[in-house]
Amino acid sequence: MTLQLFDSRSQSLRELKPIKAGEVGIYLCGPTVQAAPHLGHLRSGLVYDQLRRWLEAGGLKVTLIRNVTDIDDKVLANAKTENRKWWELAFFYEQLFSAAYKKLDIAIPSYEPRATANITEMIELIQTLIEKGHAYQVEGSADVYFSAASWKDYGELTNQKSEDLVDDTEAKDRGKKDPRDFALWKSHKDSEPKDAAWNSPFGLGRPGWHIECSAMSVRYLGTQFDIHGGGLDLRFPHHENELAQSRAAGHNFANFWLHNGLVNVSGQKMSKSLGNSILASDVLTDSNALAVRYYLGSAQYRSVLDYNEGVLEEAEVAIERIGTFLQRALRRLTDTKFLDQLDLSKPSFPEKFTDAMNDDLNIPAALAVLHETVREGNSSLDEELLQEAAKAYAEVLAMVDVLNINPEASFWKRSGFSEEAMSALDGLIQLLIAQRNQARENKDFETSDRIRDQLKAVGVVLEDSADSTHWSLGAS
RNA sequence: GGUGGAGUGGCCGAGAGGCGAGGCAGCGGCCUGCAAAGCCGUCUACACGGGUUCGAAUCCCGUCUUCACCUCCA
Repeated sequence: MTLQLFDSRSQSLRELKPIKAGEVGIYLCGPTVQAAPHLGHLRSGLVYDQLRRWLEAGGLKVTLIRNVTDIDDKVLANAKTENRKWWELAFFYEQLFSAAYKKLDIAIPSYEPRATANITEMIELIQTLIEKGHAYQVEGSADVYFSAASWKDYGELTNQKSEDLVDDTEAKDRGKKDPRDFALWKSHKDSEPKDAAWNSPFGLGRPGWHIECSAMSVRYLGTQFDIHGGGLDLRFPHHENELAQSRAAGHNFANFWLHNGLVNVSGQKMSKSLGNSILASDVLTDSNALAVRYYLGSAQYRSVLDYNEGVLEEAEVAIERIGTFLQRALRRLTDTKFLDQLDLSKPSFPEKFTDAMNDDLNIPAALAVLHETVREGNSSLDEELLQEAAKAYAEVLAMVDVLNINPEASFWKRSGFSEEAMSALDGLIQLLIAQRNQARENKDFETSDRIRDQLKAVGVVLEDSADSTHWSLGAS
């Protein structure tokens, strides 16, 4: 089975057939860097990271472009409120986004174009639209609007009919011919900073919101590319407008439109007015970043994900279970032929896992396969069926690696200690383990339990197996 | 009002006409000196009312509730 993705435009599952064999171009609507990132932004970034990793696992070369909207109404408004330069504010928040993405080990995009670095391309696109009769400049102003009426397919992405749209009451005042028309170029206002305006054939001003994505996607991916992604809230009007203006300019544009579901908090949408936004800085610490990644990926990408108390703790337990198996399997299999026989250079995915991933990236179903494999692997280890255990080990490794939730991967370990320090610590603990096992042999369980309790008090957990004891750092 | 969704066990969350996803929590058991981990078992649900069908959580009709977008939003 090949990858099927739900295309929002046709509202159906379609097989992804790359335009150019072996390559996939993805344009993702990135954040407007006007405030700190929240869980919803992280989910959006993560969803396309998961898609990218799965495509790459399938041997495809992925070009992922995620833009940064660094000039818009909100950026200017917030800069005014915070009494900062707008470009300083935008850059500051851009760094926060990058840091949050990095904590979740979301791979950096192939390129991250900023809107302000693509003004020339936007102006050219607007000129094309004016020439083709799909845009008009308001008399006595630098304002340029896209003429929705001039594009008969307007509304095709979201199935909107013009008469059903809530009327924009200010449309007339702003010189719009039709309430559906939207700004391509906004004339400079005296109340706005001078350095937030660019010269153009239409006059001094700045770009409208939608035009940037149309211009940048073409610049980096061409006039036709495979996938356009973004949050569900962007479907209308942003993506509808993007599609209309790009098609009107003569571009084929995206083959697939993907929209990820939003993150709610206790059943409600996050919003500033409700004050219920879960910021990345609220939940994302060094020690639980993996749990956040697991949690955000635990619902199918199109579903609403509801954030509640305790969900991250659950995720941590689930990950620990996987990590415990990987450690246990590696301990048992090391120095056996079964481990040597494995070819870990090539991922070996169970068929059901591949099917789930190919079914519109059904990661919850894929995680079910992962957990089943862990259970089977543990059973095999219990019964000393090492051939089977080795197979499960390889499969689990492949699955957690492609999802990038391998708790044993160096990125997520973050012990913060050097190898020398860990080696010294291991030496010390081995001495205590030896003392304790001596006591156990002597049936002096008072002493053996005291040693275990003392170690636990300082955060070292001991676990006995049939013929050995091993230690790990854990919550005391 | 228009558009697109959703209602699944204590919680999270897949599935989408018959073969009980999975995780977390709980309970019982195995293992263990005891723990821990692990395994086995158990609890086992599809908003409501009709209908179609041999059979419906899944299809159809109706009802209720709920979310998102239509204004900036991932």
